[in-house]
Amino acid sequence: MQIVTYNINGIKARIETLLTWLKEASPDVVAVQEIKSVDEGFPRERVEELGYRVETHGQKGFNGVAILSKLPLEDVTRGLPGDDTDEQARWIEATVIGDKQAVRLCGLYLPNGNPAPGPKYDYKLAWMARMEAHAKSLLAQEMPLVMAGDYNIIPQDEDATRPEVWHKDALALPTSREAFRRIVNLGFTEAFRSLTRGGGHYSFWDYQAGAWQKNDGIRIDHFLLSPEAADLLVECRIEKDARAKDKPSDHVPVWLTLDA
DNA sequence: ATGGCACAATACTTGTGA
Repeated sequence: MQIVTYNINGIKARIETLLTWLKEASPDVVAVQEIKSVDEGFPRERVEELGYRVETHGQKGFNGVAILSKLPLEDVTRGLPGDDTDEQARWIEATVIGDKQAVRLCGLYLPNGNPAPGPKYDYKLAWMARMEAHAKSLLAQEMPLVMAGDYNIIPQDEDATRPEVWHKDALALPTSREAFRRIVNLGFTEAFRSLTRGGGHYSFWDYQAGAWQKNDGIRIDHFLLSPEAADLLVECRIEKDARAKDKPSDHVPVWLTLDA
């Protein structure tokens, strides 16, 4: 089973890019972030024509997540538990029925949190505390579990070309990294890092200031695997080339292959 | 101390992102 996480930065602006990529790459499942659309505004038929089921959790203008899948989906849920007043669409879950194994997939768009300190940073930390609590309950089910998405966390300095410019940023502050590690340390495996050491691996390059041309990037799109999912881990790779194509997102797809 | 860029909204500018 191939699962991709891909922050597309707006479905209206990215639909042709997404369709071209789906046709060529043909992943089994895609966790999509930043659709920036309500559910009714998502061009679902155009994706369904390529053989994908489409489950969205959108809102007007910002955020919004989705799961696209050629494999059957069951038990789809929307929203991160823990705060009924939270109106931001950043979490969707489904069970993917693989040929050998069912996998619980969480697609997430973790808050950016800038500027820090401030209310947006407080929201980020509160959201991560809710995610930690929810992750703990999901782990207790002792099944293959994948939490895929845009974490808006640069886990270590080696995950940025210029770590020094991020040190006071919500993506890299010690408090942010600690909150990320608290989740990982519940018993998850960070898929990419478990297979690939060292720096120079990025999933985001800003549109501004020639960041792509300078390879001025950061690695913020991640997969966390439960022990049962880590047992199935085959490969995790970053599709860097996508950033050089026509009308790209500022993020590239990150691929996970499981023996499931 | 901030620019640079891209996207969405009901807009001719502003908020948001990372």
